[in-house]
Parts: sequence; C-alpha cells; structure tokens
Amino acid sequence: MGTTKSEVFTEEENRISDLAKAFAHPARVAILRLLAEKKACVCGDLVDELPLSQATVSQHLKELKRIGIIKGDIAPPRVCYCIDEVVWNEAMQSFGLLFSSYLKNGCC
Amino acid sequence: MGTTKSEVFTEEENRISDLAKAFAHPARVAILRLLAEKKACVCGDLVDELPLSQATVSQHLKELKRIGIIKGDIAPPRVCYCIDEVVWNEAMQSFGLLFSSYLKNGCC
DNA sequence: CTAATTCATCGCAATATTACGATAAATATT
DNA sequence: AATATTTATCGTAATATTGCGATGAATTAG
Repeated sequence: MGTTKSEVFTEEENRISDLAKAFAHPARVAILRLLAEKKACVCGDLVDELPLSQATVSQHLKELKRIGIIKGDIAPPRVCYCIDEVVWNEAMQSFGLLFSSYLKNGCC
Repeated sequence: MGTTKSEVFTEEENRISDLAKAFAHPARVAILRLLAEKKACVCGDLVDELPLSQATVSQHLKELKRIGIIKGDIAPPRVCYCIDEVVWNEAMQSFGLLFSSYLKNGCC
C-alpha cells in the first residue's frame, strides 16, 4: 500500500486529482504564481526566489512538467519555464465546474 | 526530510496547498462531488459508493474535515457529512484568483 | 581546450500517504 | 441486558513525497 488505487476511479477523477497535485505543495503554488504573474517567464531565477535548494526546486518543476501545467524551453545552459496555457485552462475549467456543482441544500 | 518546509512559505501558499490537497486524491474528488451534487448529504452511503474499505473512506473524510472543507453532523450511530459552504467558497475564490492571475505574455 | 554556468539526476534519509483488517465506541433495537 | 448498526481509530505494511548534497551533462565564455 501507500499507492493510490487509480484503476478503480474514473479518468476524470484521476485527472482532477493530478491537476490538484500541482497546487498541493506550497513551493509549487509559489512557482506557479511566479510563472503566472511574471511578465517574462523566469528560469533558474526560480531557485533564487524560493527558499529551497536547486535540486528540490528542480524536482518540483519536474512534477509540474509531468502534470503538464508548465513546460520548459531549453536554451542551454538555461531552461525557460512557463505556464502551459492549454493545461492551465483545463485546470481552471475543471475546478470551475467542480466548484459550481455545489448546490446548497441546507441539509447539515 | 519527507516533511514539507511549511515555515518558509507564506500563510497563503500553505493554505492554498492545503485546500488543493482536498482534491489531490481521486477518492476525495469523488467524495466532494457526491456531497456537492447530492440533494441530501450522504452519510455512510459514501462507503457504498466508493470502491474502498470503510476504514479508508473514513480516513479520507478525516483529512477533508481537517482541511475544513466538509463537516460532519453526528447523529449516532450515523454521521451526516456535507460541504462546509464557507470553506468551499474560500477554495473557489482562492483558486479563482490564482487561475485568473495568469497573464498571457507569450514568452515560451 | 579549459573553466564556468545552469540544470537534471542520483542516492540517501526521513516523513507522509494510502490502504485495510481488526477492534473499539456509541447508540438503537429487540 | 444482549445484539446489531454505524463510524472512528489502531496497528501494520507498502509506496510516495520531500529535501538536499554530490555528481553529471550540456553549452558558453575565456
């Protein structure tokens, strides 16, 4: 155990939970915010902005890339990271739908 | 290690990541959906609806309660769970702000 | 060609998460 | 009082996550 039983859930449930993971760590929230707000997309500057080691930041970036919400433009020796607009919008819409599916019914 | 360095992040970053954790597991997404969409709030019926053991469902409910996004009305031997409207709205607003903070700038 | 720079990855350690059977707690039913 | 119902919690096991130092890979600068 320790493993999520992904097989028994729907594609959508798994996708939403994966998208949520992008925001489920303060460092990743900070990274996504920096990338979302910056006029230009920051690169290794992220390491300077964050109170974590370069290795750790790199690992978070890898996770965000796995989810697809950011992408990296390789321009060696640098890599320029930025939000993937398509996935960002997918996340926005998915969460939007989920949040608006709540109908008050005053049961509790 | 294995522990998130919460101290070095802002309150808001920590709060958002915590709220995101509510959605960061397919079972919790399923639970929140059921509670959000149901006319009446489901109780132990959640266990029947989910492909997980009672103990596991109870653990996910505990985590959702810790975050605050659901609350349970004890009516022994049953407990009636439902969305906490205040926290649900807090999450909706926080994610809404975050998502809308993205300004396309066509860097990558 | 030799640094220097930037970033990814490896290896390790420690904690967190996920899952479940078994059991306990609390009440309603008989 | 004894039993059944419902939910929480404990204990255990396995995997995942977080974090970092060290190292490697790739390119640029000197």
